[in-house]
Amino acid sequence: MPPANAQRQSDRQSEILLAAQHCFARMGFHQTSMQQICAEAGMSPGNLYRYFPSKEAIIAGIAERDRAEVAEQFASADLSLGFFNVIEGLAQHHFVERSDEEVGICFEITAESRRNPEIARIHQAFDADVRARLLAMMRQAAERGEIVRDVDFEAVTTMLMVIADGIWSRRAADPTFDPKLLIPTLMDVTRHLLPAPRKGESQDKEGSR
Amino acid sequence: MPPANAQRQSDRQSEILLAAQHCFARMGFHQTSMQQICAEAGMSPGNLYRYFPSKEAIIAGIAERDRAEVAEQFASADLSLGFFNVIEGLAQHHFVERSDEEVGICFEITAESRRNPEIARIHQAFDADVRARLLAMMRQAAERGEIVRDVDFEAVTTMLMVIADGIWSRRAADPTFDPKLLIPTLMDVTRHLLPAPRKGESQDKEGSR
DNA sequence: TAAGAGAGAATGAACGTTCGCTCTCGGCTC
DNA sequence: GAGCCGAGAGCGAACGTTCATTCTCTCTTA
Repeated sequence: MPPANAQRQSDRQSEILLAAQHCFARMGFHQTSMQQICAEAGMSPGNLYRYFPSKEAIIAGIAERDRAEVAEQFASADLSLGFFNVIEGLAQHHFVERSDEEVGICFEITAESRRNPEIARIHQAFDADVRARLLAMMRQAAERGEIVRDVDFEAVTTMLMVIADGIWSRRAADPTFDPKLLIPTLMDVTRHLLPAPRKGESQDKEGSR
Repeated sequence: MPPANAQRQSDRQSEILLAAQHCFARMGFHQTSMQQICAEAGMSPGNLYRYFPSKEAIIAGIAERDRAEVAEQFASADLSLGFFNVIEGLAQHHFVERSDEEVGICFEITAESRRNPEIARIHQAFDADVRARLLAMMRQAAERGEIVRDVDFEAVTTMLMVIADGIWSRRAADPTFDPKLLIPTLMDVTRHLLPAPRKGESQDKEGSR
């Protein structure tokens, strides 16, 4: 197995995934035909099937690739900038800067995960990963004294993830929605849910009602 | 045109919508075949097409019916119970008590609205309606002195609707999610975004950062 | 020249929709 | 009341299309 060939194989696969993403984001998985993906990728069906065994495998490939991407970005977050700055940076990046196409494809993956067990597996693994990283970030911030300790971090994490889902969903379905305008409110809510400890106190305040 | 026939026609249509809803919530619009809807409705294709001219018309019928239902429930909310009680009641009803199937079908409608202009029209009209009602409720509550006046009600409404989207989306795609546990956090956030005026003051406080 | 890369017509299943038929009944004629 | 009629309700096979996938053939290149 020559490495040059493996590289070429992988490049072609990436090209196909990109072409498929364009189509899927526009029309959804089940309204995109293989012919359309072939046209977008500039490739015949016969050849495309040399790189992916089925349409489902392409969908799974996209889901897996996105999952890896987001996990990587999350992992590279630098907590020394301060917890709230990191959160705001992540929000800015994932809610505002991501293209409509990226948002669309994520939405489609979520929809598909409702009925395709393979996609559901990938989607839920991704979700659990994000949740764990968020929770860990909060606990570290509490250790550093940035936020109070006695908050129900699980509940706050759930709320933040729900808001993230909501922003995603609304970006996908509401053309009038501008996520930029929501960031201040989001940060206000986050700071309310995760209050800073009062100075010079050993913490004992209630965090959520 | 005898009214008995019109009634019968309308009943059959409702039956078909119900059967279709079961199928769609399970498999999504484009993975449900007309044959499956026929089987669920206990009816032949030929007969079903006497009540709906196309598959798309069934989808639109479901969207329209749900929109009417929710609008009605919203309209019957009794503000004299107090703003936060009404909000909590609506949250309880729409986020906790609604069945998985209802949640699933709403999610599918949202997904379909991304590519089907007719569904998009219905979905966006529904959305604008809910938003307007929520906004009106807040303004009334401010008039009554339940919450401060000088808050960016538009921004708060957007945030509440985003959270609603998120809860919906998560219920649809995350089997481990329990919306009941999130209601306290939701109400905490709502009360934070819409603070009560301080007693005996004519209000002049900043509402969102 | 052999093997991988690519093309595109062919295949067979599945789909949304249509069509021609039967059955059921309420009203009409005798 | 018996027999007939027409229209609406319902059936299910059939149609034409589209789709994912496969097959066979041709290029390219090392």
